[in-house]
Amino acid sequence: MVAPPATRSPQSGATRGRILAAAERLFAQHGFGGTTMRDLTREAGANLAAVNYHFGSKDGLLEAVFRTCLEPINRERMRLLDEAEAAKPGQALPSRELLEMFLSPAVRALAGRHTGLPSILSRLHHEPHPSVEKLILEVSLPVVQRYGTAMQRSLPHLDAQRVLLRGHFMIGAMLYLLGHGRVLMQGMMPSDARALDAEDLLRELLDFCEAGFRAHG
Amino acid sequence: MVAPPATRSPQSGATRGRILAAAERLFAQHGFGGTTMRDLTREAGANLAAVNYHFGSKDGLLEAVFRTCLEPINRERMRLLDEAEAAKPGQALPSRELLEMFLSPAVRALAGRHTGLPSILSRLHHEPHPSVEKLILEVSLPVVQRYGTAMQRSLPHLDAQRVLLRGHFMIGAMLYLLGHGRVLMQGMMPSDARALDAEDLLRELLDFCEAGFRAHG
DNA sequence: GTCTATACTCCGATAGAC
DNA sequence: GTCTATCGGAGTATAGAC
Repeated sequence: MVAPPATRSPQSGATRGRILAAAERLFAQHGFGGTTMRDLTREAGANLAAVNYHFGSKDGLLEAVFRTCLEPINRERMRLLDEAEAAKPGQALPSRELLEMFLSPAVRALAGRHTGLPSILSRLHHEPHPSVEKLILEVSLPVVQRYGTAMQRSLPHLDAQRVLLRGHFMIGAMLYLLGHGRVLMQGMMPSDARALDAEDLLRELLDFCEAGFRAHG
Repeated sequence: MVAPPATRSPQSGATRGRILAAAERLFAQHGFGGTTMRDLTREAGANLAAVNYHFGSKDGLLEAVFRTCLEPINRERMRLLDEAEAAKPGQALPSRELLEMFLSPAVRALAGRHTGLPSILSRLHHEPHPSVEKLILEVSLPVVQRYGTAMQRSLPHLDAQRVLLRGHFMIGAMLYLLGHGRVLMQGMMPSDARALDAEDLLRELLDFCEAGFRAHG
């Protein structure tokens, strides 16, 4: 499959964009398996075969949706770390700050325009889909490694393996918050509980993970 | 559908059992969507229609597999809490002890005979499948509420909402460890890292979550 | 009550006309 | 780039054999 050029052409890329938007919405709402290409293309105002033309397959569409979800978040994580390290060259950054830089771009996506993306992010991280596994490693490994290095400098008493382990506990907690765990939790909340927005959830998650990372193992 | 009785009958329950075992293995290995009923029944040495007869549908089979996975774990959690509360009636139990009673039955399942079950547990918690959502609430809500009450008595400075929130962070970390996160993590480990068994992982998870719960919010 | 053979509907994928 | 037609394979339903 050749990606259509971004330049002029009859309805240049419009169909592709509409399919992507519809997929983002429907995958988040009904899951990947629960969304049929017939429903999806009807919603996008496109022909059934258009998905295969633009994305190669239904899996290819999933990959494209996942990329548009994860890549901006990881770019922002890299940018924040670049800035912070440039501001204090050679110094170890506080673990709280590192955690906030890593977590905030994802958690704040809960409040953004594409509220379905966090749910997709969460689901795909738990699906042993072979192509998605490769994709996650490709997109996230550099970010995880850079934050891992920074975190180890911040908490030098922890060995590298333990930093990675705790990083994954943090990622698990984050993903569950972004995805279905949030829904399940709401079903368990006392009815008089105060509603929590994305900033509240971020602060709570930071408190939990910062303490977890600081634990003396 | 009426569940076949456990008593005598030609090949009493044998087919049902073989299907359940095959599903447990294949769902964990290829995921739910990646497992076809034709492959599954071939592996189980049963006819294609046997799944529908014994479980009503593929979803019904998933629900049965999920139950055989989660219910023993939750029974064990309840038993441990019953015992601990009976041993020290009226007293608040240490948060570390509560966390260990909640987490150990699930994490130790990693080392058990049915090593596919943890992965299924993890995946289903992130799938917005409507019938699974009901199922999780039905099976887990009593456990979550009892541990939540006990945890609040153990950490009285935390309000109920915060206990529930941190409980879900813990569950997210646990599920990610049980499921695909473990696989992804291994792909990121330095090659000279020491191999971690289930007991190691449990201890690490406990250290992280105990500190997270104790954080002063 | 258990299990099988088989038919049915709908899905994702593709070839080829436009 | 888009559409129609069609294919193989998926899950499902049921009639009937044992």
